[in-house]
Formats: sequence, C-alpha cells, structure tokens
Amino acid sequence: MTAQPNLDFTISTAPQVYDWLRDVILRCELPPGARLSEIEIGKRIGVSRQPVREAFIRLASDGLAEIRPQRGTYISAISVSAVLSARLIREAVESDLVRMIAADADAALIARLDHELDRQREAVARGDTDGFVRLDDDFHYAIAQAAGQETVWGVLEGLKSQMNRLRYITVRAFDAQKLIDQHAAIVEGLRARDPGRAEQAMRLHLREVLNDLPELSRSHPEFFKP
Amino acid sequence: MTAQPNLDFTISTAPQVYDWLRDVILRCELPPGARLSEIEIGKRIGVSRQPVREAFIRLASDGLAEIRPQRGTYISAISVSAVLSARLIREAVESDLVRMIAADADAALIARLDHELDRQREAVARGDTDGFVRLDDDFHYAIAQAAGQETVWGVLEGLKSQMNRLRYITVRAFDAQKLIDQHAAIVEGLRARDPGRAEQAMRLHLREVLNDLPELSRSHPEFFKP
DNA sequence: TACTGCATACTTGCATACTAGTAAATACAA
DNA sequence: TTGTATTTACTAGTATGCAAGTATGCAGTA
Repeated sequence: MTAQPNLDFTISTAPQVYDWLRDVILRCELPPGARLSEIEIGKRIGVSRQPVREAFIRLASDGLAEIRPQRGTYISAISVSAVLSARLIREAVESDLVRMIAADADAALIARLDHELDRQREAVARGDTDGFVRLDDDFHYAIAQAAGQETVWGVLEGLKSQMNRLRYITVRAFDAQKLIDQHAAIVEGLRARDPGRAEQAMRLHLREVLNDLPELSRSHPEFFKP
Repeated sequence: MTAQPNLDFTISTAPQVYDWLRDVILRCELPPGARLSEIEIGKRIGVSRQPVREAFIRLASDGLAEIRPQRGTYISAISVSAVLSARLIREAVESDLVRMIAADADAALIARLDHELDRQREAVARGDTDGFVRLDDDFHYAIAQAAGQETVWGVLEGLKSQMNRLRYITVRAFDAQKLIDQHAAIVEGLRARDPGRAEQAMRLHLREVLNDLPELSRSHPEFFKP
C-alpha cells in the first residue's frame, strides 16, 4: 500500500481520505487485521490527524475498520454473517426486481442486456478480471434500472462492501464463464417473459458465493470473523 | 428538544452524543430541516466541539444530517425514494424469511407469535402507541430470529431509520387494529404451514405504508425531499 | 424607496497541544 | 532463569486556536 490519493485542496480533505481508504480496503491492498495509524497516514498524505481521524470514524461506521480506544485502529476482519446477510438480501431483492420487469420486458431491455453479456464475454476473452467485476455490477444495475429502482441498487452496493473483499482473496481464479452463463439464463427468462424462470435463474446465480465462502474462510481464517 | 443525554465520562463521549442525537432525530424531536450547531450542542451537554462534530459526521453518513461546509448542519429531510427503497427491500426480504420458516413452523413458534399478538392487543387497549411500535418491531424480529437471520434484521433496522420518522408526523393516528389483523393473517399462514399464504400476507402488510406516504408528503412538503 | 458594498458575526475545516490509557520493553529481584 | 515492577513510547479522545467561506444587517447612494 504505497500509492497516495490525489488530494484536491479546494474541497474538504476528510471525505477524500475516506474514499481513498475505503477503496484500498475493499481491494484488500490493506488486508483484514492490518493496523492503521492516524499520524502515519496523515504524514504520508501531508495532512494532520484530524481529517484522517474523521475518515476512520466513517470507515468504522461502515464496519470496515475497528477503532480500539487508546490502542489503535485496525482493518475489520470479513464478517461471515454480514456476507451471508448481504447475500440473502441481494437474492430476495434482485429476484423481486427481475420478477417485476419480466412480465413486460421489451426488446430494448433485452438488447441492452444482450449487449452487456457481449461485453462480459469480451472482458473474459482478454483476461480483464477487474473489468469483468465492473461489468458484473453493470449487469445487475441495468436490471434495477429497468425496474425503476436505482436507489435500491445504491443501498445494495453499500451492503456488498463486505462481499467485495472476497474476490481478492479467492484461492483459485473464479469461474467467470459460469457467471456469464448464469447471466444469460436470467436474460433468457426475461426474453420468454417468464417471471418464475427469471426469478429462479437470479436466485441460482446469487447463491454462487455460497459455494466458495466455506473454503475461503477455512483457508484464510485470519481474514474472517463469525 | 430540551432533554440532555446521560453522559458517562468513563467512556468516549462522541458515540454517546451520536446515539442521543440519532434518537432525537428519529423521534422527530428535531424536525427535518432544523439547524444543528457544534458549539451550541457542545455547550448544552458540556463538551467541546470535537465530540459533537464526530457525531455529526456519523449522522451525515447515515443520511440523517446534512453538513454544509461553512454554512451549518441541518437535519435531513425525509427522502421519499429512500423510504420507498427501504420498503421494497423489507418486503422482498421479509417475505422470503416468512416463506423459509412456513414449511416447518412448529408449535413453539406459533405460540411465540400468538403471544406477541396478545401483547400488541394489550398495548392498543391501553392506548400505548410507543409500546405498540416497539412490539411491532418485536414481531418482525421474531420471524427473522425463527429463520436464524438476526443479522439480516440488524441490517433492515438500519434501513428503517428513514421510515421511523414517518410515524411521528402522521396526520391521523395510524390504524393499529388493521396492522394487528395483518400480523394475525401472517401467523395464520404459518399455522397452516402455507408458504404462499404467509408470504402474501407479509407482502400485503408491508405495502401498508404506501397508502399513507403520498398524503403525508403532500400535507408536510417541508419535511420531504424526492 | 430600492440597490449596492462592506463590516460583522456566524459556520465548518484543519492543525495542534494536551490528557489518559495501553502495551511492550527494560530493569530488577527472587 | 523466571517473574514482577517500572519506565517509555505510542495510541486515540478531547479541547482549543486559527483560517476561510457564508449570511446578514446596516450604512451609504442614487
């Protein structure tokens, strides 16, 4: 973790420090359990303790950091129960969303989703893992948008933060082709205007993480907590 | 808003200030749009700006306050889209939970929920509105608990914060009897071990707020934002 | 009366000094 | 060598001072 944020001193620095640290944590450049220091980070980016401290407070309220008074601040371990909760909530919500739009899925929507599938295949073909992760998000956002529920997607994004770190400590490269096939199954359900089929495809897709989580938490117990 | 928090100076004051202000805001003792001041609140409870400021930062990241640099800090207006999103998420998640437990709802669970219904009827009989609100939460928590998803309920509680304020600006007293009947319908679905019936009863119940929201936002436009 | 410009009194953002609590290294004794 | 007391370095929590942006009221002008 040597990189620095690009600070714009014409606007408040504390939120910029927060955005930077959040990104660093979610990418596991600072691994769970790593120690943070107000002074050390302040020195590195050229500000006092105060803005760094305010960033820590927000990270702690997100569950991404843990402030132990008079002891130190640490990157939170990944909470297995938080991951499972976020997954369950995603499944419940996104299966409802896909059901809502299935009945009158028009050609424009199907074309949009088919296009997203093409982009996903291209990313996998050129081995662009980070790009695929972004496109995966784009696909799910497109469905929320079609349901007119962009705000709901915003809430889900917040919940996903714990799950995000999982991708970076995966033992083996995750099977992007499998995920694309599952996306395609969802689109097929929509193309057929079959709510039940689209819903089941979505549920199956969002249960995928359940396959990897036990193995992950076994092989990296130091990164997890109950 | 004349009350003061009971500060325990053996532990950090900033989180106590946060808890107190959050409670005050959610009970609408400080209405949406009201102005907060670091100095003024600090003086009132006998601490400096710093702990108050840290409380403001957390409230802002919860969406309950809005910090306008060099201008002031204000209680956030109730976001209609946030309320609608929280409602949609609740419906999706809780209908899934009730479906999960319907198939093997045992006598102990039914007895527990029947008991909750009795307590709700008692609260209404003695006109204890605040008590009923708490019991309403207890009922839904009991269902989450039966599904082994206490953590999920914790997440939902965070989302509900925007909805909480609605209860306190209701034009007319809300129809507690109607809500109890809806709760009872959910229990009937569980007693019959009928997942579909229990789910539909839960969905109907959680759509109730949709009836009041338009009227509320029309009659108190100053408390709402899109 | 209506408008402009400025003085003034606020606000939050940031830096810094100080306090108190923790933990680890060290000195010392058995 | 082992166990204990003490010192020391470090942490976050709080208070406070200063800087810079904003709103407001008032004086002066047309």
